[in-house]
Amino acid sequence: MNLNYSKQREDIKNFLKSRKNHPTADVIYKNLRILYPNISLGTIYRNLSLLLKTNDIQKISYGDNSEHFDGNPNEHYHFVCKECGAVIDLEMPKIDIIDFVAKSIFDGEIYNHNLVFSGICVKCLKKY
Amino acid sequence: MNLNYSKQREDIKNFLKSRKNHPTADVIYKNLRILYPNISLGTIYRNLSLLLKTNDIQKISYGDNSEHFDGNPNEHYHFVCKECGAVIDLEMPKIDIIDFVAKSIFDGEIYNHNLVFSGICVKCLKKY
DNA sequence: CTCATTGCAAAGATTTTGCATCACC
DNA sequence: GGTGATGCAAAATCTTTGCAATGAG
Repeated sequence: MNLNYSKQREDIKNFLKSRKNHPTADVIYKNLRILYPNISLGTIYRNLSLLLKTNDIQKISYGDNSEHFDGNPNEHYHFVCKECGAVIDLEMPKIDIIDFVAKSIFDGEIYNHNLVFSGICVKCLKKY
Repeated sequence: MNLNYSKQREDIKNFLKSRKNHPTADVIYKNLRILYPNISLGTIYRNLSLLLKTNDIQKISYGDNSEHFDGNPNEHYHFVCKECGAVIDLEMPKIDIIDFVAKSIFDGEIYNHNLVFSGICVKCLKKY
């Protein structure tokens, strides 16, 4: 893969890293248009795809028919609020025993795991 | 929610329960057309949405831009093969310690978790 | 009879792609 | 100069929805 420098790609990456949540391509697009009034969705999608290949970002599915992107390339767990849909990065260490248990019952090779918790976030709890 | 009996809905549910993998709406549609040559995608989507609400099925995202449906409504873990994309149900018990750890570092309420492993499945391992 | 469900078609939403032009090295 | 990246627009996918007709209770 031969990559040239691209200011747009750099700013897409920086935008994602500056956010604590995980925007969709369209949200990234709307925000990048402030910097680049003529940037196109094609450019957003093409660069997101490249940044995924270079492991600069991650893709996450919430089950809402669009993909979300996470500027933090390191493994970490997520929490999804059933009430407001918010997705929050969890600051907890990886639980190694999980892969260990899976390896003991599965014949294939296990590299890692993706863990998403669901429940009610603090903000929504306070509404009651 | 007032539901009338519908043969189509019953057969969509049975089709999902008969499969070990997790078809997309389109795959379900193509298969149901054998039984109902005039069934429409709208009917598939509307019924999948109802079956989700009644907890007869689950929705799973693989990150491939379309939703997959699982005829097994019980909590269970999944494995996704990085090589061939296959998704396999894992027959392992729920690891309770996972929610326990998360609860200790998170202020909101945690109901449950969704766990997806990735790696290489047995079939792909044998190719080498 | 009443209201849920269906098929059909159109519309919405999300993502990919072809192409001429521009930017990087 | 060569090829990678961009903007634009069109196309391809996936999902939802309005509506008249049909089916279940």
